[in-house]
Amino acid sequence: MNKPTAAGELFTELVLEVFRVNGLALEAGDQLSEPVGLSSARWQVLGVVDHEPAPVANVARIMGLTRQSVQQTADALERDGFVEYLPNPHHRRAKLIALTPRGREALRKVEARHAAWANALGTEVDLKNLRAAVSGLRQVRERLEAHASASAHDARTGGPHDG
Amino acid sequence: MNKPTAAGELFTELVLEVFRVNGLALEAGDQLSEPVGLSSARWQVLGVVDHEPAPVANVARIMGLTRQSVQQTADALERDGFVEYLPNPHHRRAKLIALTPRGREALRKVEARHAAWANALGTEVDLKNLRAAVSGLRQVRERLEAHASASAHDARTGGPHDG
DNA sequence: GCCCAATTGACAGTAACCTGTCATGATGGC
DNA sequence: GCCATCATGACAGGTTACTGTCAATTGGGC
Repeated sequence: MNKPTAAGELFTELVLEVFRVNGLALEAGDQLSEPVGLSSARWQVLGVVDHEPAPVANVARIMGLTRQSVQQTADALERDGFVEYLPNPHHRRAKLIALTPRGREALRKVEARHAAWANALGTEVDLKNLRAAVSGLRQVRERLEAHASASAHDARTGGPHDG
Repeated sequence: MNKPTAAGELFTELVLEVFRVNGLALEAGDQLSEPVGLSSARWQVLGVVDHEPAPVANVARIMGLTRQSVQQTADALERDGFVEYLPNPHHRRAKLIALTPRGREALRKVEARHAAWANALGTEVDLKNLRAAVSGLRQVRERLEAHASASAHDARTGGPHDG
């Protein structure tokens, strides 16, 4: 029959809450980065190559996105002068994404604005609740990841259906 | 100076965890709805008009999206025969999105699959942790919403900056 | 050294969101 | 009733993600 149980409904409620917070956080990220000419996506790429220059595919793996998405963002960042492609001594084709002075300055400004934002929000939420939310979410993520890889395995092997 | 505090870092960590869970939940939603020819976005629209037929702008408000996004999804759903546009007795231009028999059947199947999924996941996470995560997230969302509307107000009035 | 598989960047196309703009339709002040 | 205003659908265009495909490059097996 597959009627929702109490735990199932609570789980669904958590997911809906995650959707809302996700949207609000993205919006906040865009507002934090907009004044320096960035966006959430661009900011994240700059953050990855801040530590050390890296090729597109490398950045994509770190961010959990496809090469193609990161390529598009990186090309846009190059057009706007935030990054430049440096020759890669280890790979002729896979050029390195590197921050320009302008990119580094923009990143520093966004990080300062982000810190101020997170600090302000952090003080407005009870620390105990914050910790509980983080550890609860972590547990949920682990279960979701397990389910996702199980589904992927089923898809490969023709495993369990629920048709 | 704007250096991250402990609470600020914890808050940032929560947001990153939310991003990951959001991605996994969307992926799961697509997998739940894909077998009947739907996607997360389409499923959500069907869910709204299941209760009663409604015009595009109405659905958009309920979902927290723009009219234009919902219009695109609804047009696609109509092309694929999941919904039809009914004349609206109260408004000549704003036709009503209504489920077709095919749409209703697809929605029922997705809902059954969703319930099975949520029930299974719900039993795998400690109930106490689940509740803590939901209430913690709710509190965070409220603070984010307050900040967001404050920023919007600042933008309108030329209020506080932090440059 | 040579070939095959994997990796990489490039390019085309799609999905789902967004903003901006416009004409049509509804609504309330007068 | 008339007109300004607002709501609505439609259309154009942009962002950020995706999949699929291709040639160039790299690197391992032989």
